[in-house]
Amino acid sequence: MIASVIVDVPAKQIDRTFDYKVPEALTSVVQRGIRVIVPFGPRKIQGFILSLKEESSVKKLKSIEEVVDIEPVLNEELMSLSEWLTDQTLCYRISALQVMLPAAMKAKYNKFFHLIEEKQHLPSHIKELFEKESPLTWKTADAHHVLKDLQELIRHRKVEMKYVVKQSANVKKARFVELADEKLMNEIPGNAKKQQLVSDHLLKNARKMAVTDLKEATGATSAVIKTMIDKGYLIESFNELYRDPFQERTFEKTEHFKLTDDQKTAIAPILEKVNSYEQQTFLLHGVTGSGKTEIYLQTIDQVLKQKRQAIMLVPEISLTPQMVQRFKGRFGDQVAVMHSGLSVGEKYDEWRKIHRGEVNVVVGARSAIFAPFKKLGVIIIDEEHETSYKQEDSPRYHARDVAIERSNRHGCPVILGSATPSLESFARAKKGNYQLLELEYRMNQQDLPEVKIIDMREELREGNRSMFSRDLLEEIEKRIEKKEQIVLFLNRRGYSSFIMCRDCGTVMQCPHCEVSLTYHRSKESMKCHYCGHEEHVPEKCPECESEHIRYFGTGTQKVEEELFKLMPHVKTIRMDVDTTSKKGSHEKLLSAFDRGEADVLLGTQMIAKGLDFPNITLVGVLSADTMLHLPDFRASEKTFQLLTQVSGRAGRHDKPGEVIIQTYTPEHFSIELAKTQNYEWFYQKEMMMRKTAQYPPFYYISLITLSHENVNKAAGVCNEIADILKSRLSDQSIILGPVASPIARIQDKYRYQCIIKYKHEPELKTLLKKILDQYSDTGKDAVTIHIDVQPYIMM
DNA sequence: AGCACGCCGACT
DNA sequence: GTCGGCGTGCTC
Repeated sequence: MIASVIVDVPAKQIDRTFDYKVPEALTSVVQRGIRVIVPFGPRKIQGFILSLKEESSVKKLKSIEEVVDIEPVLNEELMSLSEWLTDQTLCYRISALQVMLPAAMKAKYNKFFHLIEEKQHLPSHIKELFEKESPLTWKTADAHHVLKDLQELIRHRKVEMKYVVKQSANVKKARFVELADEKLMNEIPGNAKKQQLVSDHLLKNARKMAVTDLKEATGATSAVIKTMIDKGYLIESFNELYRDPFQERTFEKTEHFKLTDDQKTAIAPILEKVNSYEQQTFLLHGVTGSGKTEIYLQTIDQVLKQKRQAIMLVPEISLTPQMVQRFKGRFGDQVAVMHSGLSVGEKYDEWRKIHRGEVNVVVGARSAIFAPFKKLGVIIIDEEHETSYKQEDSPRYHARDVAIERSNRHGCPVILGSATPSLESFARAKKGNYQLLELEYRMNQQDLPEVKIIDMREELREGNRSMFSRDLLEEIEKRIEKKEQIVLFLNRRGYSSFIMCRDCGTVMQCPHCEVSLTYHRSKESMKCHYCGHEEHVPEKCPECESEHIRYFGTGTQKVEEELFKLMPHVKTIRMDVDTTSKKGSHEKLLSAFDRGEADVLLGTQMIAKGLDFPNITLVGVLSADTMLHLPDFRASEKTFQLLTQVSGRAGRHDKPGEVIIQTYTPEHFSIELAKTQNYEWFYQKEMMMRKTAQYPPFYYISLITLSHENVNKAAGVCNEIADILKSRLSDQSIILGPVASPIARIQDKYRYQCIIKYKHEPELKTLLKKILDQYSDTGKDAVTIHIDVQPYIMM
């Protein structure tokens, strides 16, 4: 028997199957979708079996070393989905397979040095190392700078190097005890108080318990438990333990809400498709507070009744405890949660629950779209316009596309939900590709908050140079008096704090990238967000040696400071990357705010969604237009979405809410229309702009990026590619470039790009594949090429 | 991606 | 005459 294997090497020349003999002993275990360890050149690496056959055209075959799995980690559907993904995103097959598994399952490779003969003459320093550690790890050898010497010894056959594939995923095990027999309990001596206690506890609660929990509950020591095991009262066992990230919390069981007429009308066609096992993509358009979540929950409920499963995607940042609470509350332990806040091990555990069929619902961020369910009944993507659904590195997939592809395979509906749908989706819904479902009313009949737009230029003219308008300050003061709460939103992206010299105008730049360095208060350092370069804050301008250097930009820290200066009595909680990097701190800050420990919640993107506190009656957006000027054709769309989203935070309950938006361009339509939250108008207007500018949804876009240390080389190759494209594509397609990338240099590599805009180009994918093939050399002086079919970020 | 093989300049 | 630089090509 011969197995065709895709090995764990993401490189152009390796992106195909390699054949291996299957040893007799493994013939009954091997099958498509299991992972194996195979010899590859001088080393051993992991691979996926793609198919089995009897013959191979290759003469000298090596044998599979061992199997990693007993059962396929990827089922048939996911195996074939990986093929589709490879094809769609032009990635390596191994990357497509790998992305479907939790990070913990990715193989790690270790190198070890072994002594060939124990007693032999070795240089004394090497001998010492081997005496301490044998086999010697690569890491230790490297740390002691003896790799060179070892290389020499390998040549003389005194030492050999072995490769070991390490599976990082480890199952957490724990010691459990179980009551042997109830009758035996009477034999426990009357003076053995602790033993009595233990047996009582087990009888009353679960008969089987983890020893650690049991000890804590009863106060028994290990000695007590050991005696009981020895006497046969208890049976000891070692069981797998799931790391449950939510075990500390209890979830109150919640029931269905009664749907409003509006919701009933919307859910009916969805349930119809669920019941008939048919694919259909729905776009559920409803303003914040219109009750989309309840529709999701009731659809999932229906799916569960049919013994099928559901995937619910939410953007990373809105995967808040509140969100999880709603799902766990309704569906209890049938829910697995997958998001980046979990440790690698926790994610692995959640994945295994899905793989084993122990749960039927997964709530998670982008990658949860690959949850290994066997019978999907619905896929839901909440906040479908969110850009985080697009993965920015290979495989560059969009979760929405994967969702639709999977739903076709399973025969189930997809629900895309949003208050501000992406233009692409809304256009498709208008065309009838998706079915549009509208929720027009807020559930509690609450009016949308009143939105006031403040022209900051006017403030400046009136002599107010601070970042707070007089109106905003006044309103803040009012809320404080009424003991109500305030959210201040700062859009930091593209407007981060940088340092500029007031004398010569020099801005601190990253020495390796064409971006300015960001000032980090907490470490008093300057950091590059692209390559991680970090340096101390200079005391003098590096150019003119002037001491008049100044911090520019409006970081959250700076806002906090200024607010404190203006209103020292206001208590503020700041949420940004600095304050929420520790696990669980996000949650802590939010609950502190909920308890009323602060008046103002100040933050970036991450506070824009999902938080739902009854006492918030004022939302302030400090600078609405910071993202409007980014080199991105979606800038207006993103601004409108963000403002609408943020405004939705105010007055969700019985108290009326107010929103203040500060801007330097109040006349811009995406800011004007955010005032009335009129999506339809915004859509019309923006569609006109897109049509004139020839952007999606009127045109598709593909982006090719070339990078190289030498500017001319990068530009030259980009030019060559542009020429190929121009000669091979139809006249209706537009090729922009080559032009320098918006970020012209990253990690000392110059970047050039070429944008293809097209409406219908059936051969494009084949052509791009060819270009990728032709230009993805790995040689020393080779350019690096990236192709993103349907990019979200054009940089 | 690794890694071995293999062909030309500065050393014993 | 050898050691070692890193260009080239292979991995079932």
